[in-house]
Amino acid sequence: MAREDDESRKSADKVGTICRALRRAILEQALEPGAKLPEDALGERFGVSRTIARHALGQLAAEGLVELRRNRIAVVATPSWRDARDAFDVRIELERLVMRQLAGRLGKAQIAALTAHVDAEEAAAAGPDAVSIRLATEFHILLATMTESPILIRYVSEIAYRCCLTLSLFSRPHSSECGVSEHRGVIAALASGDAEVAIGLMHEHLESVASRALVAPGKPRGRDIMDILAPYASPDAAAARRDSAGDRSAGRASVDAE
Amino acid sequence: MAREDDESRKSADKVGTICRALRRAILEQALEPGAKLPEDALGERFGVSRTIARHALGQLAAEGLVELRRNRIAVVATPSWRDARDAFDVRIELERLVMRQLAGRLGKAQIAALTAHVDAEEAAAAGPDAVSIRLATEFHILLATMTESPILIRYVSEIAYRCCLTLSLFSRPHSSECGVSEHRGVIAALASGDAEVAIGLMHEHLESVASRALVAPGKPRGRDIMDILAPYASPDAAAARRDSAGDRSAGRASVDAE
DNA sequence: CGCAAAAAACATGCATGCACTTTCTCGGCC
DNA sequence: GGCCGAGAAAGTGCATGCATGTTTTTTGCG
Repeated sequence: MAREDDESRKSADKVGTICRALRRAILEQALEPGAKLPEDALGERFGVSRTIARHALGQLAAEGLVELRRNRIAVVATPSWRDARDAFDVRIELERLVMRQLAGRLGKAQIAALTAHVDAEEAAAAGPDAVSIRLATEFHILLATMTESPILIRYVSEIAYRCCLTLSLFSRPHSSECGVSEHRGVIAALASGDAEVAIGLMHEHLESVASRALVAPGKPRGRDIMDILAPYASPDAAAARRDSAGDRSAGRASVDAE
Repeated sequence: MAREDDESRKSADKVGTICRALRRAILEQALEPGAKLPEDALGERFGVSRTIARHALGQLAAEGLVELRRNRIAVVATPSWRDARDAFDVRIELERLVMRQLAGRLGKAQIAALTAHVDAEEAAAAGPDAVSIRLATEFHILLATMTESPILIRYVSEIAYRCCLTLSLFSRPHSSECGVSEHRGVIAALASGDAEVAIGLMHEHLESVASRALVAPGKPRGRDIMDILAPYASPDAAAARRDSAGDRSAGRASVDAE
C-alpha cells in the first residue's frame, strides 16, 4: 500500500532505506531529540513490517542517534552536554587524521567537488537552518569519504551525525557564515599540501563550532516540560543537572502525521 | 559499538548475551575469520529463535566483526591488510585522546586495577595465545573505560576488537612479553601525570604492535582454501577443501563460551 | 474536586511460518 | 570420464501472532 516506489532501483535494502530516511530526518530536526519512534508507526510509514522497522532502529541505536529502552518506545537520542563535549573531542582527533591523510593527496576533481559543496552551503545559507546545518555536516563526511578508509569514513560520519544532533539541541540560531569561510580555508590548505596548516585550521574550525554551541551546560530549548522543570522541581538541583539527559518525553509521535 | 543500551548486565538481555559470547569467541579465535555463522545454529546453541540470533549478527556486523551478505550465511569478518592498517591509524588517534584525558587524573584504586590487570596478563603469558591476546586487548579497553566518556569507550572498544581480529589473521605466534612491559610503562607515565610521555609511550606501543603484525600485505592464513591452494593447483586440492570447509560449516559454528 | 487503583489500549519481545534465494547433489549427456 | 543442469536441501528475508510489560484512560472513593 505504501511506497514500493524505488523498487526498480537498488532498493532491495529496506532497512538501509529506513535508516537513511530517519537519519536525515533527525539531522534536519524534522525529528527532534526525544521524539518517539514506535516500530509499527515506522513500519506503516515505510510499508514494511515491525520486524524491519525494529532492525533499522537497532542500527540507528548502534550509531547513537536513537535511544532504545527495553519495553519502551524508542526515542531520538538526547545527548547530554557532557556527551556533546566528548563527542567533539573525539571528532577533533578523527578529523585530524583525515587532514593528515588528505593533505597534498587530492586530485583536481576532488578539490572541485569540495568547492562545489561549499558553494552549495553558501547558497543554502539563506534558506532554513536545518538544510544549512546538514550541508555543513556533510562537508566533513565528504572529506572523510575521500580518505577511502572505510573505518575512518564510518567513524567520522557517525560522530559528525551525533555532533549535528547535539548542535540542534544546544545551539542557538545557526550562523553558518563563518563555517563556510572556514571550510574554504581547509580546502585551500589541503590543496596546497601543507598538512600542519590543514590540521590546525580544522582543529580551530571544530573548536569554534563546539564553543559556539556548547557555551553553557544547560538550556535545552524547551520541548518537554518535565525536562525543563527537572532541575527546579528537586531540592538538590546539582544532581538533576548532572543527569540532564533524563528523558520523560511526552511529546507527540512525529511520525504518525496526517 | 559494543552496547547500544546498557542492558549489558541484565540477564534478560538475550541479544547482548549472544553478542558478548560471539565477540569473545572471535577474539579468542575460537571462531576464525571466515567461519560461517548460520542463524539457525546460533539460535539453537543459545536457546533462542533465529530472530534474536539475527539481531545479534546485525549488531556484530555494525561493529565490523562479522560480515553480512544478503541471502548468504553470515561469516566472521576477514579484514583486508589495508583495513587493518587503517584501523590501527584510527586507533592510535583515539588512544592518544585516552592518554590525554587520563594522565594525572587516575586515583589509587584505578592504578591498582590497571596493575592488577597487567599482572593477570603476565600470568596468562604462559597459557594459550588466545587468552593472552584477549587480555592485552582488554587492557586498552579498561583504560578507555576510565575516561568515563561513553563515546570514547565505545569507539576504542570497537576498534580494539577489530585490531584484535586482525592480529589473529596476520600476526605470527603472539609474543606478549614486550606487550606487558609496555603496558606497565604506560601505567607509570599516567600515574606520574606526564601526558606527553604517556601519549608517546602509547603511540610507540601501538605502532610496534601494528608493525609486528602488519609486516607484509599478503598471506591470509588459512581462510578460504581455494585462495590458498590456487598457486599450487594440485589434484589433491579437492580433498583438502572438503576436509576443512565442510567441517566448519556444520557443527563447529557455535560457541561454548567460558 | 482531587487522587489513586483498576482496566483498557498500546507497544515491545520473541517465536514461528512461508516465500524466495543460494548451495548442494545427483543423474543425464557429451 | 568429466561437465552440466534440474531438483532437493538449506538458509535467509520478512510478516504475523501471541505473551508480556508499559502508558493512558476510566472509574471508584474520600
